[in-house]
Amino acid sequence: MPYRLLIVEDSPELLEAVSDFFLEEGAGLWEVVTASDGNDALAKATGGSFDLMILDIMLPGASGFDICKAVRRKDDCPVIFITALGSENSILKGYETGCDDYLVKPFSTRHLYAKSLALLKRAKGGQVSEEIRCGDITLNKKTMLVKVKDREIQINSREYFLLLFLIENKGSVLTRKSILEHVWGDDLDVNDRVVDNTIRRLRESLAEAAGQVKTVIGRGYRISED
Amino acid sequence: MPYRLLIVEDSPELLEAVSDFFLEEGAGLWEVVTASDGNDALAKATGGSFDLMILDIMLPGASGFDICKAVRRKDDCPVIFITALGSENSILKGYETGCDDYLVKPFSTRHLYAKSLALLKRAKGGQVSEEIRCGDITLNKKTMLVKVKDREIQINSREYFLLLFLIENKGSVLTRKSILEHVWGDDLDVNDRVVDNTIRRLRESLAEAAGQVKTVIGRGYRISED
DNA sequence: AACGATATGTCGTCAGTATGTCATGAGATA
DNA sequence: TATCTCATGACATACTGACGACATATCGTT
Repeated sequence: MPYRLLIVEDSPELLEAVSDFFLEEGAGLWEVVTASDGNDALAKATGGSFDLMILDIMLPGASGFDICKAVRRKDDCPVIFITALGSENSILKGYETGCDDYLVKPFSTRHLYAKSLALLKRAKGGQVSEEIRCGDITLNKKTMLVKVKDREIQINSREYFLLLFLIENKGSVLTRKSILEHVWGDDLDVNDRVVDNTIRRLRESLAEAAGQVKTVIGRGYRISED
Repeated sequence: MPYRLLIVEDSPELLEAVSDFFLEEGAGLWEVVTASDGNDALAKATGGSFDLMILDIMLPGASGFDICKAVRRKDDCPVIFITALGSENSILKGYETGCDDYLVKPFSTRHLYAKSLALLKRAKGGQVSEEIRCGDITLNKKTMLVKVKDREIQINSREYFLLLFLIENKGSVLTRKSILEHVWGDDLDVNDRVVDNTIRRLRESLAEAAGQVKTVIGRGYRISED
């Protein structure tokens, strides 16, 4: 049940960059539909039901405003406008049509992503499931379930929070000290070796994906995509 | 996902020097946008979304304060002011407008860089990845990973901290004594020759980039850009 | 409360790796 | 040439992390 996202933008590079970012970062959270001209966008927007739309204003064919208005007649899917150099007028017009947020080019894709997530969360009443993926491992922060290659696996609490910490910092080497601080918190009257052992048990639980948890001798552990 | 940085400064030499320093030192960490007059800066500052701004106060067109005020209406990106006149008045005015730090000319570029990183780290909640580059070698202090020509290399703990010490003092010749003190710390009951040996092993690990680790006969070692 | 099941921390051992030491020789320096 | 400095290879040892086995702690069920 990924969220359906429509991105409308006439610059192919930007369209691809944004689309890729959502697919990469969201890892299964989004189903992305794209359009690069107004008429195509209008057809898709009124045809399918989307959870979020990102619309460029200046488009060949219908404008972003037209698309927004057409959609608003049907339902109230959240809309983010993208606009080239910030004339306040067109932004105001955007708010009249009922957009929920806007960004002025050039913008940071990460920023756009953050806004999208926030908007979606508000629209769904905080019910957005946030899945994080790392290679074959998928961790769902909301349901607290972990999958390896789409097969759900059994994992206990300590292992879960350790895995979460690893994945949230994927790529980075995490020292035992920082792992203890973040995963064990105040219960700091524990032996360093618990980390080793929990890592070991985590690897057992992860089965085929065990290899993704790398040991960096003398420094700590890290998780990688393969 | 580099951090977007806007630098506004009307002296072309200084503008280039600062911009270059960030690009060199940061190695992919920054995406730098520059402007040399107030109006251009105002357009860019309000147009794009930046993670950090460095603003000169005295500018043709709008002043640094104007730019800061305009930005603060939209979001709260951290701002560092550069000012020629060290008069307390204009500095105070800077803080009223809501700048996060300031520097009085002439200043050291390295100093500015350090302030920028600190500010960015605070704004992002400590999530800034710090990459340091030296020639073909890239060392990431956060992930503790080392790359040679964008290829990740295997490196052990002692070699890692030795390389870090070399790179943080790139250009300088480091004596065995100072290397021992910084990399080995308290374990000072070791032979001087461990340094030689660790340097040797480091060179092996660095492969093609081995040549960047220079021997300075009679004095010690240093790392260079080529 | 009593019981069992599971989760979690601790310990000892072992193998692999990292690291320190030494001997030797090449090259620089005087 | 004599001497000093560093590079290199070989070796010894210390260290680190993996693993198995065990001890508690926690939790749910009866």
